[in-house]
Amino acid sequence: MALVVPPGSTWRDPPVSLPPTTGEDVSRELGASVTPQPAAPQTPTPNSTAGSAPSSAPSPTGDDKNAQNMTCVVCSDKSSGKHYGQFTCEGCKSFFKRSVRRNLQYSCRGNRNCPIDQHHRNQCQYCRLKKCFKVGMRREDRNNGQLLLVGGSVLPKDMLRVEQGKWSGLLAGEFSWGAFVYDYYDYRFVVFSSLFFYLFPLHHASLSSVSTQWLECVRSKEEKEKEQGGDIKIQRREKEELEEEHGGGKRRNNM
DNA sequence: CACGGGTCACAGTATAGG
DNA sequence: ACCTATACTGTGACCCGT
Ligand SMILES: [Zn+2]
Ligand SMILES: [Zn+2]
Repeated sequence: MALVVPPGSTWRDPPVSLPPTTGEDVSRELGASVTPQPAAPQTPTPNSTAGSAPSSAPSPTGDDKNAQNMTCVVCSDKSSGKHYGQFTCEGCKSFFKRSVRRNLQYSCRGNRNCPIDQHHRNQCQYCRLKKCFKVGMRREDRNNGQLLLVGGSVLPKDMLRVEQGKWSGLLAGEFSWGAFVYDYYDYRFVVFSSLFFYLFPLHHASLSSVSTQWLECVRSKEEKEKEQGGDIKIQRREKEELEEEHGGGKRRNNM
């Protein structure tokens, strides 16, 4: 039973499959995000159904919690069990699987806040995948289960897939001193190495400039360290200090 | 049993040709 | 412009392996 889109309705841009390697040919001004800034601030909180999350259960009793477990947290359809960390239907499970494994990049024809429910879930792939991440779906990494540090917190490794030592994602910018900047849905990743990167939410319109300021501060610190023969990578403690200074490096738990 | 992954019929879009 | 045929692609129910 495939699509429930009314006939004649136009929707669904063809997804862009990202190349396995970074786009070295892309050199974009930092701050000029690949995707426009979303208007609605949203914070992905695992296991949180706040916001546009489905709300079929009226009250959080034990029975309702059981009912929630039978409801897809993405589209409110009947859940077939726990998939990628959350209770989802077979459709959302397959959709998430395809999207993550093929590293698909969608676009939204609306305002990035399309309703995602059982009858509208196929009308916007961007918002559907965004909601999958928002409700906490994540791809298991059964090979090594390795998590990457994100500003002191952790993130599933495949959130930004590391392939052949490089990052895949929409390359939004690059610093001459070696850091790459990627935009991936609502987040901006500043990647120093495959095991060392920072994560910024892109929710706020002013954040790109905040990030830029913050990065400039990091860069100047790094140059100082280079002059002093120190490690190229900044240390965790210094990083946290910088975050406090500038308030741009909000830390995230796994999404 | 739980859950990730593979399969494939089905339904959608895109395009070409009349 | 419209209609039809064909090719291609996304979806999701179902099944299997670990
Ligand atoms: Zn669903
Ligand atoms: Zn949308």
